[in-house]
Amino acid sequence: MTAIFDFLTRISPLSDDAQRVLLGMLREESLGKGNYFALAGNVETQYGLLTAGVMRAFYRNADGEEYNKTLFTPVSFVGAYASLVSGQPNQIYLQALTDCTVWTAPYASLTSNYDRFPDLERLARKLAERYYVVKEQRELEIVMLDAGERYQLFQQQFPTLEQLIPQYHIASYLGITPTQLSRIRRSFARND
Amino acid sequence: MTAIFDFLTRISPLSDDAQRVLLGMLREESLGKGNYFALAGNVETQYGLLTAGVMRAFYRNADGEEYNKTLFTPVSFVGAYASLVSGQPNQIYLQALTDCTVWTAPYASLTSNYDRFPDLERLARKLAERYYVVKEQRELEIVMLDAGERYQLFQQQFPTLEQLIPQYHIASYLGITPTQLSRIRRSFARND
DNA sequence: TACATAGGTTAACAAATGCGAACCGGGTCT
DNA sequence: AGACCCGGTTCGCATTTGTTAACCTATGTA
Repeated sequence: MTAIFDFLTRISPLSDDAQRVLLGMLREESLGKGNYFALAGNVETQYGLLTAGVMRAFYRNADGEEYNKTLFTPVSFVGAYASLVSGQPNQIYLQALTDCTVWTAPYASLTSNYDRFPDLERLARKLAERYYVVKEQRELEIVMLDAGERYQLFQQQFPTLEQLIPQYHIASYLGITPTQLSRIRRSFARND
Repeated sequence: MTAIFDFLTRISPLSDDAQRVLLGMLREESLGKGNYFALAGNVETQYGLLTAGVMRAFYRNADGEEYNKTLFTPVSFVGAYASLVSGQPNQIYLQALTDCTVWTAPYASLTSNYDRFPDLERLARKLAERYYVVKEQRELEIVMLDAGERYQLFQQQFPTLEQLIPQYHIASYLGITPTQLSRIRRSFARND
């Protein structure tokens, strides 16, 4: 719980009043391994803060092919962010890869307090800006790095995850097949 | 000029006061074809609104390989956005592909008015959220679509650009070589 | 114990794309 | 006209990655 406000106020300071209001919105939820926090097709209304476990955000196309857009470890915002801010139907599935704890709140409760608490809207602004910066960085990595380099970057960014989740989820995060990831791992095992 | 405020207030309404302040910051600039609006390495301070011409945002790695991250047509925000909001050194070049008109302002002048004008900060929030949504969409397109599909999408999104800028800029935007784009164009010319 | 299942690796082949070089047509400059 | 140059196309070949299928191991279950 304090971890959440540590996480938030490190992004942007919040008045005690704003913190109280925010606290009033949040509800603790357990999300069992394999269960979904958001589904494609819906207009999502809930956002959350992951405090324990691992989740993935993934896209699935008409042929059923999946792409793991993001992997989440605590403390992270989780939610169908694009759908929440745009009001458009959600395209992204959010799924627990291990048993998870998520503090959730209705997104509308957040936005409806922007007028009363400018510091809350400031937090939302800074958060959106950070989201953008992270996405831009990810775009550059996808386009400019080859799969082996992306794999090494993944290992740096998520040192614990490689043992925690199946290889095929990592492969999907890297934008390659499990076959190709296996080849990459073998080539590194030989040379390093 | 009115086009700018049309563009802005369509994103989020602005009070007359806020519009006046914003207007006071903006300065019209001509940017000749080939010239740069932002360079990698600097911490950028200026943002801009493109009102005429075509620009590109591109990344260049250590080997000199380039990737056209974004193509801009009027009216668009242009600026080293990630650098501006994060304060980190800029990674992205911004270059005029045709003669351009850009209305520029110091980013700090904008942020320093957020306290006085919450509607300005709201605009900034909504803008950041939109930026994120667009970037997420682009990420999905890059990962889930093959180069031919991305080319068709480009044609839909920028119906005029194919005649206006060289093919190799389009290829770079699509993440492929001019050679491959040429093959794709030929294959479409045969079958459609 | 025997069986089934899931995840990971490997092999053989196919498809997509990059790379280097050649070629070509339309401008432009002298 | 002649000599460039730039951008686009094309060719042949190499590389990367996907696809399909087989196989192996660990784990769970009847």
